[in-house]
Amino acid sequence: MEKSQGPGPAVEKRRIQILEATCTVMSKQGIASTRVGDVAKYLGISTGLVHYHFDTKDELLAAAFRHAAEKELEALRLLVNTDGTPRELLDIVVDNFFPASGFSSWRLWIEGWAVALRSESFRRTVMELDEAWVEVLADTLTNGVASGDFACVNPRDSAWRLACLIEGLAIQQVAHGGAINDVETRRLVADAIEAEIG
Amino acid sequence: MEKSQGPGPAVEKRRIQILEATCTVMSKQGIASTRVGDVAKYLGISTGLVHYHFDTKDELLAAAFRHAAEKELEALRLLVNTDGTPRELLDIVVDNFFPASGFSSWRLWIEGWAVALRSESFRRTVMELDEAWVEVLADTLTNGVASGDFACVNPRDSAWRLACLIEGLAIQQVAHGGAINDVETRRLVADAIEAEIG
DNA sequence: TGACGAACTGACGGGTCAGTCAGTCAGTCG
DNA sequence: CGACTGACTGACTGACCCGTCAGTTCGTCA
Repeated sequence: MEKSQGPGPAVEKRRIQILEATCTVMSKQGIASTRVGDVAKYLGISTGLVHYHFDTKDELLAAAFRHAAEKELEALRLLVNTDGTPRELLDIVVDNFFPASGFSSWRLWIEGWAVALRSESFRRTVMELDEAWVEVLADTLTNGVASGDFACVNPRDSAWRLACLIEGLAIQQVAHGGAINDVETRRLVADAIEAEIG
Repeated sequence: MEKSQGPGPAVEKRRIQILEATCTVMSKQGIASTRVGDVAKYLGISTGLVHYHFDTKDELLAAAFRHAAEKELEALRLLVNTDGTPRELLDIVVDNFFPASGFSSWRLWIEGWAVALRSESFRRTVMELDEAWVEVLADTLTNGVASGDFACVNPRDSAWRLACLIEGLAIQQVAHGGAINDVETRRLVADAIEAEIG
């Protein structure tokens, strides 16, 4: 099935297949409760095959998490890379952040932060991707300031504040299961945006 | 050592001793990696004794988490329950929230949110305590508005926004290990406070 | 004093799970 | 065709760890 010189496209395909299966299982069961056997069973393959492609379970989980996060980030960048007023683009970015638009992905992130406390590879991934997100938001604000639509004193500060606010609200909504409801969340964020862009 | 009629103060003492030991171990190793044996070894007692006081490991972890959180909340309430201008009290509350003043307790909270996604007892604890925290902040703001020191349109909204902002920043600082530094965090929060209290 | 029960021990059963390994199978190349 | 190799299997192992339980200690009460 394969030339003797190095891994080919078939291997890469299988790797990605395993990564996406791992993401699915992680979302359903949680990162900590994801077993190698669960991923194998989900795909109808042996646990040996999973270990054939990924040396350790930690490596598999970290790679799967990064895979999922990068796909999401790429989707966000595509969304933003369209024409529209700064205000429209800002709304797109913020909407994309929202719990409602990715409930299960917030669950993954919340667990990811916790795992990052103990795992170096998770820490790096979470940090890079989180910063990339804020970057997108900061660029949107900066463009709006340049065009005169927004009046942020410091777009980068505003981006961090908005991103952190949304993260905190997501925790309230997802982990607490409704300490604050969706309508309330949107109002809180909307008011904060108005305050930031003046 | 004990009257035959029901549990006495000695039992309660031991329970609390085990709870605090569990908190220590959880802070050091993480909630997920805390073993009953670790807690027992930390106290120099048998694992059987731990199970004598707590039926299951989950019950132990949930009780220990609640114990730690309630102690922190109580300390905060004591701090706030002093004389001072609304502004001074607000600074006390916000300072108490800060990563720097409780680095390890933020680690516990971050893990707590993740566990809360799967555990009903953690969910309840985390929700109650988180709300109690915001309550303290909201009361502080409300008092400031009543006395004319603050000009919040809606103190409760402001409290939620500030609390969530700080939570998000804490994640950046604690889980990422310095994507944003302490000085930056304080500036971001200080600006947000000014915006909220006018 | 002797009975009793609460507090406590330490060994053990039983289940789980990551990672290993010998071996199978199907393409490919010489 | 026959040797070779990469992909894959599935049984197995060794470690880990929760919860149990029979038994011990000791203070208290009748």
